[in-house]
Amino acid sequence: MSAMEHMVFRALADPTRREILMLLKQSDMTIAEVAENFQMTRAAIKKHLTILTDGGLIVTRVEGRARINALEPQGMQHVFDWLSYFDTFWDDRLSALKSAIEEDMK
Amino acid sequence: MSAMEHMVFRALADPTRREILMLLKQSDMTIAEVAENFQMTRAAIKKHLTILTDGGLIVTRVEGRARINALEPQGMQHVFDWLSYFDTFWDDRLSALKSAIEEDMK
DNA sequence: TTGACATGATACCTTTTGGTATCTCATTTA
DNA sequence: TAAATGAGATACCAAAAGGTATCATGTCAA
Repeated sequence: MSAMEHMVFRALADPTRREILMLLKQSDMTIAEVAENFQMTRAAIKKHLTILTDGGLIVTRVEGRARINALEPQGMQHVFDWLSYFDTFWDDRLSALKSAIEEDMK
Repeated sequence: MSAMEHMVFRALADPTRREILMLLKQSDMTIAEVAENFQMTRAAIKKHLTILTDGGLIVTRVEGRARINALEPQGMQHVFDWLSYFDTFWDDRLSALKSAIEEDMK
């Protein structure tokens, strides 16, 4: 049970953080821009962004005094790795995908 | 943001609960059997099992005085539903899966 | 340089969470 | 029936989580 695994599941546990990820999928944003979408202080949003960063789900780049937050494309890897243990039980979606790929390869 | 979505992500947030799921993948178990695998009281395990049930990840069937816990095959559906919003960021996972399948088919 | 602005950091508070201890209930089985 | 066993329920506690308020820091622009 890796530390990263723990951090990413923790990061996904909060509804606000999942919503932030959805927002960042649309476009990269500064903290202030993210905060505009919620009824809480910028400081609270900053905490959520830190946890998302710790979980490897987002990355931040600096442009002058702005810190721009963006999705980390590989961030979900630990989630997928863990979920893959349950392929035979739960992974209907991936199973379907797998079938489709096998079909493609014929 | 559905309630079930919240419950399932909450259920997955704890390392003990994720480990319980791994155990139950091997075989169905009573609470006492699950508890044997951890350094905590049966009551604590019971709480985790309740949260897993609330998240729709496991189901319990009664046999006499025993309550047998088992994985709920459809349990991860809400997780996959949510993750599907990030399809465009999934390329890596897809590639890995494709490689694995190709390996399998050799 | 000075003021405005975007962010970072810390202290503090309240609620939730993970855990134990303990008691009760239901079901076996001697 | 009596005793042992498996599990549920509740009260309680410490730690973690989510939030606010406040102050400090770095950067832009006049």
